[in-house]
Amino acid sequence: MKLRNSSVSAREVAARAGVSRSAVSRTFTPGASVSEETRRKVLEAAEALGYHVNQLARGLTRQESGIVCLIGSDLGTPYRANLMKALTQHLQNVGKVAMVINTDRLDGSVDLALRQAIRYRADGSIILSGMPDKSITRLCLNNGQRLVLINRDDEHDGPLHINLDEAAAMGAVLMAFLRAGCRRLAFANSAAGTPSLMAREKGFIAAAATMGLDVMTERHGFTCYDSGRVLAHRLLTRKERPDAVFCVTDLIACGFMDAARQEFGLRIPEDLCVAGFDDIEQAGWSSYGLTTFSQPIDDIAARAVAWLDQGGRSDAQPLPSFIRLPASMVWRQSIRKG
Amino acid sequence: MKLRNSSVSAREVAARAGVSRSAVSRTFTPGASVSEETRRKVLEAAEALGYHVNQLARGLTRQESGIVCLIGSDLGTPYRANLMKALTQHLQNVGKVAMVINTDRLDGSVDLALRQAIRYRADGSIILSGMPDKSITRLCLNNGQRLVLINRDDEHDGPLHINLDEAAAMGAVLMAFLRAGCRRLAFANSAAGTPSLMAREKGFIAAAATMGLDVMTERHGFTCYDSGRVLAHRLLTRKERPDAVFCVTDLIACGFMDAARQEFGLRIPEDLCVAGFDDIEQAGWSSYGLTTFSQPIDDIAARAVAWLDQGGRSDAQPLPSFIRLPASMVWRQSIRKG
DNA sequence: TAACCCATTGCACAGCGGTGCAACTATATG
DNA sequence: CATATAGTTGCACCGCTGTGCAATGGGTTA
Repeated sequence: MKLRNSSVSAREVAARAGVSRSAVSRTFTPGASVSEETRRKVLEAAEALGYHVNQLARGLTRQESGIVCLIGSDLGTPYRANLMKALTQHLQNVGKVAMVINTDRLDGSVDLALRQAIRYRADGSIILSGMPDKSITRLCLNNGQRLVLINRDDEHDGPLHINLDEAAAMGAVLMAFLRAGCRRLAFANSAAGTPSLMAREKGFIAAAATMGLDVMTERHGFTCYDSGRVLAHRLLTRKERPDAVFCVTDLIACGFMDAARQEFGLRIPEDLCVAGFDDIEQAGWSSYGLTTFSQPIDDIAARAVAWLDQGGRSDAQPLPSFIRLPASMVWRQSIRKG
Repeated sequence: MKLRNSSVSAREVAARAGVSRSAVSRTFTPGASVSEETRRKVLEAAEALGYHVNQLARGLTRQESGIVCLIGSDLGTPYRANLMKALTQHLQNVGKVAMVINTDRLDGSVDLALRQAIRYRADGSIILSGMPDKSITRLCLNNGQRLVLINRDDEHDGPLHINLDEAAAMGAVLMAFLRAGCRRLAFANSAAGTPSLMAREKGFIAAAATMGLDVMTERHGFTCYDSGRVLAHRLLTRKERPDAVFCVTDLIACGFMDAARQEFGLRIPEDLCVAGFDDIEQAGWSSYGLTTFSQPIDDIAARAVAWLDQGGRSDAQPLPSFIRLPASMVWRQSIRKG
């Protein structure tokens, strides 16, 4: 067994197998013409030498690197982490691989990340947070790179947009609150102001308006547990204390519930109905039993990957560029049944 | 502005700038010799055309792709997700980029993942779960790829091993239990049997033995919340009910606490002391207030990345290959103060 | 036996950027 | 003014693999 410090190339395999380098290349290219005999010799030599096709070189000649960039921040958050997990899984299923670009501390937000994606000639990028400039979007498309935007409502064409039907969800939760007899509605939002969070806020307020109801709205901090606690203080110390709160995110809902119970002595759902969004694992923990909306994470991932993968094949009819998926309500114990 | 469907190459930039392709290459190679005048012309042309160095090609000639593979399962789990987040961050700080390989459904465990890493000529791989065969480890080293194993206690040489001082932690928590007046000790483990989980079990039992105490031990299921509930049932229905439980993981501790309080009516810490490990975010939520051990995630990530990065420079003295970091105890309310 | 078809194979070039070497320019020194 | 020196620049080759094209060989059919 020949051991070198640098890696083995096709030439060495060819030499050992007594064939041309082309034969080696064809052996590892599905659909290429190689005789059974040659293939056997090549595979044998490759095995002996520990040969692995160099994807960097392969990506250079084919116009496909097999790399897809996942761009986002707050990757440690339950929802984001699960989305990432699903995406990596689905990408691997179609033979691609995920490259993660963390934008937490990147001032240039996603633009810097997308440049990185271009440098690695990624086949596509999936953007989980932040919004790229239009100019960068153009740049990506011109570089033959496909873009998927998840939960970033916006207008421009070219990328695939996957969004949830937030309006429908807000309508459903409002109905649930009303059936529970609640009339003093509140909405607890973070100050992040991302499109999907704002869509929920607007959707909830609009739904309430059709029933002639006002909504007490607060926005504070990041989209996290601690903000939920602060929001509880803000909303529950109001003169007219709400009897139903929609928390824009499960994480916020958990903080809200903890503060409501422990610092205001409220019982949930008897004194206060609460709902959240995302259906993170903790929502199902028995300390919370949070009624919430489940994001179809697996479906989102499957569609994103299918769309990116379809870019390779020319025989496919174009898939739609705007997808709106339903978020299904998960009933637990934080809203009284009417 | 010239827009092509495929990406811009250095040749085109050179043509537009009226210089040789070498000049373009040197402009983007730190430390290469280019006059200020030429550099300016090149940068101008590059900007106009939207040129980005092709990392695939660059990785081919230099022996460094800039890619580091993160290999692991259960990436949606709080601890893993945070570790991944820290690793991606630190990698980016030294100019590298993370490629994630999810081994959740890979039967060939990490071996398949490492082959993928080799195909992309990753500069190194960081393994978060599972154990690679020795043969694969050799293969990686022969391909000039460096390996980091996190919390996978084992013997063989070559890779960097980063482990926690589980024994010390178990000694500390035992002391805390004893000071709280507990004598009926229990250990709630998952059935995963990974090295670090088993090290905690052994460490706890050993520490108890030196004090002449037995430990009721149970193992069940995956390392998750639901297992914690099951373990609570197993341990709290025993004839001699424990008055202190160490849960091998915070996730298990959360499930255990919920079941203990809600199904057995126990007060924590009055009736039962509980401790966990990892210091996930939820441990700090006020429903739990779990006393636990904080994994130095940022330190782990920093060391792993420094070690991989150092592989590039020849001027550095070799860093150690075995690192054992302390897990520091985070006091909250789940253990009575003695 | 001659003509023809098909599978297989190797050559040579392409994809993109890094870099040693030699040539060239401009400046400094004697 | 001649020479030494340092800084730039371009050529040409390298890293590794994919693939069009032509050549080869074998088998089949008339």
